[in-house]
Amino acid sequence: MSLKHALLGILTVKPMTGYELKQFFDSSVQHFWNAELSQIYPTLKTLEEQGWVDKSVEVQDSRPNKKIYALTDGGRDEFARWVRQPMPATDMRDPFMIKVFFGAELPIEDMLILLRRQMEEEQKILAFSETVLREKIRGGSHALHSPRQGLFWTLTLEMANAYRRAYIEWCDRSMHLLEESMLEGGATAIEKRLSDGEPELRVV
Amino acid sequence: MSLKHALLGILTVKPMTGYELKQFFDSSVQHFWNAELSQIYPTLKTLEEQGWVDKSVEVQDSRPNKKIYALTDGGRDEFARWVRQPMPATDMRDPFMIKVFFGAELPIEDMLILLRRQMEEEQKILAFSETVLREKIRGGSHALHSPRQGLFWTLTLEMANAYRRAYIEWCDRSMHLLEESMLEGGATAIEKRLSDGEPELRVV
DNA sequence: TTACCCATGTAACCCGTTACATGATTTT
DNA sequence: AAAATCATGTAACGGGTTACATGGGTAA
Repeated sequence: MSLKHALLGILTVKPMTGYELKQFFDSSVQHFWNAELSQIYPTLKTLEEQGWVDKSVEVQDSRPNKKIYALTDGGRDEFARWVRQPMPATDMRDPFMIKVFFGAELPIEDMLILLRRQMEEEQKILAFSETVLREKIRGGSHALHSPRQGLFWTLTLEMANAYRRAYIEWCDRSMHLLEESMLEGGATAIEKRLSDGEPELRVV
Repeated sequence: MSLKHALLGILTVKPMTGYELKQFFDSSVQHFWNAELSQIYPTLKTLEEQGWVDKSVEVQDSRPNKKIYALTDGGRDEFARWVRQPMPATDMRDPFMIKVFFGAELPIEDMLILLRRQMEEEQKILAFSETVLREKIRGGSHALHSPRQGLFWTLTLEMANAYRRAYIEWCDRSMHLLEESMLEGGATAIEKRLSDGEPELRVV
């Protein structure tokens, strides 16, 4: 479970309530991670049981009491241990690729429509992070507690954007290839070009 | 659940047992999807209950009987419907990015080690699909039942590779940036360059 | 003789989302 | 008057992985 460690990580910034942790997620890492309150609250409880966070209660009237969670030394150690530990590469899991894989089951025109739609979805998301999110970082949001952290935040944003860009380019290229295959009346020529090692196919 | 539809898709090729479906996964789509037998068997049962597949039994001695599943007309329709239906863009969910996001919590040297390891993991996977998988497609594996299908298979492979390449490039670039920040003694200059819109940052 | 292939499954558990429940305060 | 914010949670369900259970046949 990475959520545990994501929470520990956020708590290195400062002690927070579950509600505030959710806000932190939404305002800073939502481009590569997300969590619902219904998942955060129980996780905080297990974190407390493991001794990685301490809970203190701030009494409120006319509202549920605030439960503020702070990292313990053990929690800080656990996070440091986890961060350093290498992990296997994330494997891709994209249901859209199932549709593409069985693309031969439908007319090329329909496949082109699918690809265009998917590309537009990706473009919307990319446009969002190119503008709104970048501004947030540049403006130095509350989530930042040091300039160095801003650099790492930017790197994660860059990764998300690199992914979207690769996706969009792939959609574009696939659409062109399919259009060509309609004109040429067969997939053989394209297949040959793809597997013969065009520049795009080299290992970086 | 996309597994249901992935199974329906595979069964368009020919009727198969659960065991054979697993082999199909392993030999053709494992670069973007996977499924365990313990998940496939119950799913086949629900598929049968929904009337999307028909089961026939091939009796065997000294081995559990084979249960061969074949698409019904309803199943074929359902798959065709599902394929055409647009879907929201998959959101990225990468625990490694949590580590990067909190990279300021550890010495830059340690972060560089992490990035290098992660890059090497990605390179291994990329090298694998650049060789083994490509050969499989070129050689026309048993999973292929038409040349056109080979084209779409290739496209999914290209997507997976594009993703890995983007990841590797990002690791490389991030490492360079961090090294620079060590020399310059501060992250400000780099941050400025990142957010001022270098060529790499344009929307494609 | 060790290990992998064939061939079926069940059970427990983990992670995550959606829906449900409560209810005052503030903004539009 | 309606909607969003603050603040806590529980319950049900969906999807996936790991472990467990069985057991003959075949290749290293």
